[in-house]
Amino acid sequence: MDKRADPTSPLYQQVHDALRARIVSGDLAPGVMLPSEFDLAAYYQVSQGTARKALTKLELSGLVERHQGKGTFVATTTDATSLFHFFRLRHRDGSQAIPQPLSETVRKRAATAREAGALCMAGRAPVVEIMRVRGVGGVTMCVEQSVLDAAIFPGLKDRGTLPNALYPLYQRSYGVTIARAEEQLRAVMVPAAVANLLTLAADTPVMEVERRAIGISGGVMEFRLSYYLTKNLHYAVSLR
Amino acid sequence: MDKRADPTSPLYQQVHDALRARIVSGDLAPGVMLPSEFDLAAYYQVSQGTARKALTKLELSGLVERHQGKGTFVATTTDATSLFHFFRLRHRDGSQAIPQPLSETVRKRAATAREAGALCMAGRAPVVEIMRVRGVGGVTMCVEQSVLDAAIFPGLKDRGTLPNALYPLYQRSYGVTIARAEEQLRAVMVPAAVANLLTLAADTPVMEVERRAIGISGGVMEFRLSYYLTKNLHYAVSLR
DNA sequence: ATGCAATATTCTTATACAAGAGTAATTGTA
DNA sequence: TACAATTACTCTTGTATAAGAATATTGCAT
Repeated sequence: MDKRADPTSPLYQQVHDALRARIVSGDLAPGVMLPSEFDLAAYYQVSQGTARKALTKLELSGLVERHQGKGTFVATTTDATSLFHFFRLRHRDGSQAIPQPLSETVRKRAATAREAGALCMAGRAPVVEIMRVRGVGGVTMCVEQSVLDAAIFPGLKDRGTLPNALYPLYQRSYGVTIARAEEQLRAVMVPAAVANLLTLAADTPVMEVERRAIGISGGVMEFRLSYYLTKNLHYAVSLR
Repeated sequence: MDKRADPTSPLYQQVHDALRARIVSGDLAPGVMLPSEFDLAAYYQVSQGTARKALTKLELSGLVERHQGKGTFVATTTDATSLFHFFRLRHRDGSQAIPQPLSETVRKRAATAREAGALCMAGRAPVVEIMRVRGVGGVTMCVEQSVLDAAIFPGLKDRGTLPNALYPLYQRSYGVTIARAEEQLRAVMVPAAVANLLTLAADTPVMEVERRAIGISGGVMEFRLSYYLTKNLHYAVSLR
C-alpha cells in the first residue's frame, strides 16, 4: 500500500487523507498519540510545516487534539464532550439538563423495515434495542429508544446496566466513534405507549426527536427515537 | 489609534483582531475587497504568510470569503446563505422547505418586559414588530413574530412588503449583520391566536421556536417567536 | 524532595515559488 | 482601419519549506 494516494492533490491534503484513513480504520485508536510533526514529515517525505498543516486540518474536523509541548492525540469521546455535543436539553435559565436513566430494558429482535433502511441493514436482520425512561430530579422527562445493528454491537444486551452516555461506550467497547448526528424534530401528541411510561395525560404535546448517529466512516451507526416533555425544559439549537 | 493591540499575543492574532474590529465597526463593509495579503503585510509590518494566517482565521469564522486570483472580500448575507443557515424546516424527504409569506403586518409599539430584556433595551422602549403567516404550497404552516429595536431599524414599518429573508435586508439597509442565532424549541398546544391564523383545531400540537439573532458584535438584534405545524414538515438539526 | 538542565513536542514567523484570474497590449486578418 | 483572437503581464491567493520560540515532560544532581 502506498503511503499517499492521489498525487495530484496538495501534499498536505495527501498526508491528511492518509492519517484520516488510519484513524477511521482504527489503526490509530482514540487516545493514542500520533507521531510528532517531524516524524510524520520524515515518513511522508515532506517538511514539518506541511505535516503540521495536515494535522491542523484534522484538528479542525475534530479528529485529533493537540497540546503544545505534549503531542497530538486521536480525539476521544468522553462523557463530557458527548453530553455537551449530543444533549441539547436545557433548563429555563439555559443551563444544561442531564436526565438520568430511571429504567432501562435491552433486548434483541428483528429490525423493522424503517430501522433496517436507516441503518443500511438487510431487512429483518437482528438489532439491539435499548429502551430507556429518563428524568430530571426524579421527574420523568423523556423516553428514548436506541436501535443498533446487533452484528456490530455483539453482547450488548448482556452487559447489565449501561452508562448514561452511550457513545463513549460504543467507542471503548466496540471501536465505533460517533462523529456527528442528524436529528429530525416534530411536535406531536404523545403516543399512548409513551404516555403510559411517563404517566402523562393523553392530550399532552411532546417533542419527537428522530436521530441518526453517524460514525467517522460516514455510516449510520445508531437510530434513536425519543420523546421529550418540554414543559419545563427546552431543546437548544445554535445556528451559524 | 494603534494599528495593533495587545502586543503579547501572536502577530497573526493581532492582525486578525485589528481586521475583525474594522469589519465589526462597519469600516470594512460587506462585499468590499480587503487589501491584498502583501499590502496587509506591509501595513502591519509582518510577513505575507502571517497576514495570510490572520485572513485564514477570519475565513474560518465566516467573516470573509477568499478567491484565488481575485481577492478577499467581507462576507455578505445573501438570501441563499441566510435561508440555508437559519431556515431549518425540511420536507419528509429531507429537502429544504421554504415557506413563502402569505400575509404580513408591521407595526410599532412599546416593548414588553420580556422583549426589552432579550434585546437589552430600556423597558417599554419602542420596537418594530413584524408578524407573518407563512405557508408551503399555499397551505399555512407557521406564524412568525419578529421584534426589533426601533432605534436600530428606523423607518422599517413604512417599507411596504418585506422580502422573504429578512437578514439580508437588515444588512443592506441597516448595516446589521447577523452572525449566528440561538433557538429554544418546545412542543406546545397551539395558542388560540395562532390557531385562528392557521385555522387549526384547538388541540393541535405545534413547535414553539424562540430565536435570538446575534450580530457580529455580539448583541441580540432580533427576538423572534415562531409556531410551526410539524405535520408534514420537521425541524432538522446537525450535531457535531 | 527540590531545583535545574536537557529534550521532545507543538507554535510562530518568514521566505520562496506555484497557480488562478483578470487586463492590456499585440498580432493577425478582413 | 476595424475587429477579434491571442499573448504577455500583473495582481491575487495557494502551497511548501526552514528556522527559531514557546511549552511540557523527564531525568539528574543536589
